[in-house]
Amino acid sequence: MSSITVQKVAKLAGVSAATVSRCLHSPHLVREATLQKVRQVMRENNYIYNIMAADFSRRRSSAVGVIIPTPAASAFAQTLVGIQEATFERNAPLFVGSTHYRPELERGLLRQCLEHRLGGVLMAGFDPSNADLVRELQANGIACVILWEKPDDPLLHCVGIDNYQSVRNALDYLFSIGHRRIAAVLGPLETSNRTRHRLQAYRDALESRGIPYDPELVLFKGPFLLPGKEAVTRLLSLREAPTAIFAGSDLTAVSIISELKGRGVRVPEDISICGFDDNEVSAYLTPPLTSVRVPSAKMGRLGMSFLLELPADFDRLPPRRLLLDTEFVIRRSCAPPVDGTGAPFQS
Amino acid sequence: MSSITVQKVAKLAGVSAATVSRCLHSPHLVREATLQKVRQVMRENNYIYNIMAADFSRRRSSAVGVIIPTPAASAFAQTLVGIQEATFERNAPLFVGSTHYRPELERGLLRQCLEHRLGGVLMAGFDPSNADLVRELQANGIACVILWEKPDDPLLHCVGIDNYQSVRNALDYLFSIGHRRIAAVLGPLETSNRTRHRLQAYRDALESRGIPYDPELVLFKGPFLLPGKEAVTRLLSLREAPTAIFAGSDLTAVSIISELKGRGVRVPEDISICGFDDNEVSAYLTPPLTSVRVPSAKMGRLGMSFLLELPADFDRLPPRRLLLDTEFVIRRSCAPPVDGTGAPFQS
DNA sequence: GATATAAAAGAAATCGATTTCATAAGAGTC
DNA sequence: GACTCTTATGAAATCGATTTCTTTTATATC
Repeated sequence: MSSITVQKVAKLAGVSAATVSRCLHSPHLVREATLQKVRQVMRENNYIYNIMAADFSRRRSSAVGVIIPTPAASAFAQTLVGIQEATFERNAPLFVGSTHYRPELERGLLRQCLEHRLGGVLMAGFDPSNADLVRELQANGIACVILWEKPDDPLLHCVGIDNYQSVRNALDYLFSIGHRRIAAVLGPLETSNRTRHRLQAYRDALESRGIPYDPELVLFKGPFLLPGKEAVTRLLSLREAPTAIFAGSDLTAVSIISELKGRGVRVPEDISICGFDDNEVSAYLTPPLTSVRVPSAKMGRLGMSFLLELPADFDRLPPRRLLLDTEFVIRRSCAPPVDGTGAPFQS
Repeated sequence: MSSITVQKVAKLAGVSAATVSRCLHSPHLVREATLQKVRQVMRENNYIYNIMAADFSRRRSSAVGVIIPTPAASAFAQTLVGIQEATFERNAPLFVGSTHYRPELERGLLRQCLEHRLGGVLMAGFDPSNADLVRELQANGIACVILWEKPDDPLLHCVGIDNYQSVRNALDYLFSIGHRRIAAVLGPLETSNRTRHRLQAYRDALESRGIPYDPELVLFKGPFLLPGKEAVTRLLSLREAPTAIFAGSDLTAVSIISELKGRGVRVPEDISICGFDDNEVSAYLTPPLTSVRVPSAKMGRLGMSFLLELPADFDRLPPRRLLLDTEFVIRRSCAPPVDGTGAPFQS
């Protein structure tokens, strides 16, 4: 019930509440004897520090928030790990929320961060429609660092990757081994700048080779992790099926491969697949997956470091914007396409 | 700076703070006209609810905590997803902490939950040495629900699995196809009841077949996800190598398989591997992994439901203890062992 | 030992929403 | 219109740590 408070400790130790507070946070300001006495009283009465009261008093939460699409995607889980590494010594409490790619959920989470007066927020991307709220957070002294992409708003801090270039690289590779008809199974389009950038890269890559953009070849999945069935059904029912599929994540790639195998389509002999994220098990799949390696954990770690180092007047400084390198990892899920007659295609 | 408060809204709307508070939480107690007026004032002045102040005032945080070993393990990530599903409507803020199987980190997190006066805590197991703190949480009105195992303390709520029986089933299968010399690569022993139960199952299984326990065949990994290299090195350097390896997680299994392949050992022809958790990609590995399917997300969902439904006087009720079924999924990573001469072993 | 300076400790206001208890205003009944 | 019974609202205390400003005590210097 009525737990021991700073006031009561003060009374029991024969000092003032201010002194007790100093024992807690600036022990060097307190005489050794006093310190010992206060600590003894705390121990004897099993004093439990009340973070709620402290945060309230400081008018700012000691916790920071993290908003990711979902922890089920290994790439974001890794980001979370990196974030926790960075909070390790400082051990700031961490609020974690998932949007599941639904803008209204994201909005709710941002709202919560605001109402909680959090110390800062890390976001693995955000829906453009919520840009206003992100700005409001900043305006209220809650720093935001965007991960996984480079936000359009040049005033936002970020530790991202170059989604555009990463996809260009992947497609250049597919072109180089002879593919011309390449499908893309991407994330949700409207709710993610990442996906927008990736789509643009896909379109530009085609254009650079003089290949017309065929909207039938581009699928945007909803907030589901394993959209293979639907994607494969649609792609295989086209008049002319693709010879390669670029997937927006390794998990998507896995589910596509599984579905293709189920229908007797061989990978990579009949259709090539390229993933994204380079999941830790992707090298062990059948076939080992060609993918874009993303430094997920590092992004989280650096993003959190940024956040923790940010001074109180962060909005007066130029934002820190960092893009980390991705690496295209070639394994065995992509092969040159075969033309209609079954002969290997020569580019 | 000085943001709009309930008091100020009250003054602007010509009502009392109590009424404003009622507009927020029990609008049905307020006359329609008053409600509209208050809401209008809030809108016009961009009032932002202060959760810190509210929680402080109520002497209890509206947030709940989750403590898992690491989000990098897909099984726990899935549990997290289930937990978030359960908090969906109620959208209670979620603190997430990871122990990385280190008791002192776990202790720090538990301490934080206590100091935050959280509404409740979900734990994916806990180190026996921290049982005192868990009890203290309960004593302070913070309900704990243990996931992933059945805690020894009969007063703790739980939604777990039967680790013992699950491992017995797996070993019975390995015995049934002819293995006699079976290694186990388990999680950290001292810091996890789960591992203790699994080890006991392993020992009992051997004993039931009259096979002596060989400590050289049992490895406990530290807080690392991919201990394949070390495990394989040690197991292959034994005078008599095992014909099968039971791994405590699919990720461990993957890393073992990878290491074995690197040394030219075939799976399952030379050594069989059995995993645990049934990761969503395990079916797509080479070879597809035989594993113990765990309802990870369901555990999280149910655990959180328990927590949210728990009445304030939860410590007066008998604890709810639920064990969910696991399922042994046979794929292709286990095969009958081959004897020294290369002829298939017949049981 | 007097004075200047630094170190240690205290008093009291403060943060913003909640909540209890009391009061006022309507609604209904005879 | 007097009465009771709801329904709506207000006044004021409260939660517990922090922090500013002030005062007291210790230390150093001449």
